[in-house]
Amino acid sequence: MPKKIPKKTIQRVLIYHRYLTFLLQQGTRDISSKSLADILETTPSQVRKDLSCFGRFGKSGSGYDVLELRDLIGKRLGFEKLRKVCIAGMGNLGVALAGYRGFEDLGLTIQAVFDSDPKKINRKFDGLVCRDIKEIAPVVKKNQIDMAVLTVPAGSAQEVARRLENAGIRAILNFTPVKLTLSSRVKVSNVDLAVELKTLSFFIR
Amino acid sequence: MPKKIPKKTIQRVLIYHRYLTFLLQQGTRDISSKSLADILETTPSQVRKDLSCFGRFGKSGSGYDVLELRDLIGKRLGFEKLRKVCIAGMGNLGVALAGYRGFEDLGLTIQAVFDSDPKKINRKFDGLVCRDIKEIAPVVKKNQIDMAVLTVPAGSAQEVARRLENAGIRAILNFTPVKLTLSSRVKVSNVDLAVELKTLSFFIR
DNA sequence: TAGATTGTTAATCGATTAACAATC
DNA sequence: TAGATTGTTAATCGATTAACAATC
Repeated sequence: MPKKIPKKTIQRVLIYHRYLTFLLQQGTRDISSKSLADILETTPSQVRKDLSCFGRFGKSGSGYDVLELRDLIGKRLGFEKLRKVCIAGMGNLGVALAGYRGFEDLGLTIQAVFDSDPKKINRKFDGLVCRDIKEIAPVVKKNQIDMAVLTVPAGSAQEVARRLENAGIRAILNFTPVKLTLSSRVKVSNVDLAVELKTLSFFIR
Repeated sequence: MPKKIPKKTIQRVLIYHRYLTFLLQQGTRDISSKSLADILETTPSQVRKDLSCFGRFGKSGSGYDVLELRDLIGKRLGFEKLRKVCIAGMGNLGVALAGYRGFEDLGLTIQAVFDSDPKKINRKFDGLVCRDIKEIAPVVKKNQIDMAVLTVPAGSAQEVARRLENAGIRAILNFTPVKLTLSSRVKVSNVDLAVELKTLSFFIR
């Protein structure tokens, strides 16, 4: 029974992983929780606690082997199993995400993009032919896509989300300001850019 | 001495504000913490606790006046004072954010955009002439811009952030995967899209 | 051995939820 | 008055930090 790992831990560990990759390129072989914490502005306790969720791979007195730690995190976080993702809504944000380098390193690959605008359908975006939103179900099934990024206009968010659900999508990263109503089998994570920026502004008033 | 308000509270209250605006358009006059909680998938206790940070404006027995509550939140969260924002880095993501409708409602306005690519400098993006990153200091000062969105490539993130700091920017919304090193006077908030997507994937493994 | 650093348990801190007297 | 709902205090839950025995 693997104990439940908090979302915040996952996020931090992904950052550790990224930094370990950098250290590796630099040729650094070993690192302590203290050094890692200093660089990433957290505490050694936090680092050790986070890592302890995934096993014990440190050496008392000398810290962690960079390569070993990085690979083990990768394994635990499922970097080896490639996740196929689609993007629904090829407006500015959809296009930006389709062209975003930085997903591959994490074992994520954009496999299909959708829009409802005839001017966009059949056009190529970063090597991917844009398909009609109406074709979500067959395309998702055929390509075994299991995640989606939702970047359609607010007005069609709920409807498109439902299509994604019906197509068998298991997780949606929702960039619309709409509270999606879906079966609990679909995991939804909201990214609200306007709220992020406004929240930041509050703290400098 | 106004007690410190948690970031999470601010974020939720911004969502309440957005929903109250919607209710207002619908013609709904009153709402209880219970109804608000049901719609936004939280608890009445959470709603009341959050609102209590900003004052007491509910009526026992009948709930809140939608218009009054919305306006008071707006006032407390500083919607009336327009915040000027600039975007550094007009790649896909910068362009997407420059064209993003949804900031204005929150009292945020994109006032300038910057890039270092001669092909982009002097080009217009959503009505704004792109300026050279080297001109950040004068442009920011002249326009009294106090926040920035950082969407440059990782390699120049730290350098551009330092320019923003020197120009007097007080807050940066950082979309790069770089841990910025700046004076503590600059408030930095990180949005890591790759980490968001990967974290989501972890929970459907 | 002495020094450093781990993994884990206990203590602390903060955020969410429940409970309830006050009140419209 | 009876019913509903507030604002706030107390209880609970979860996450972070500190402490330390174990160990390389």
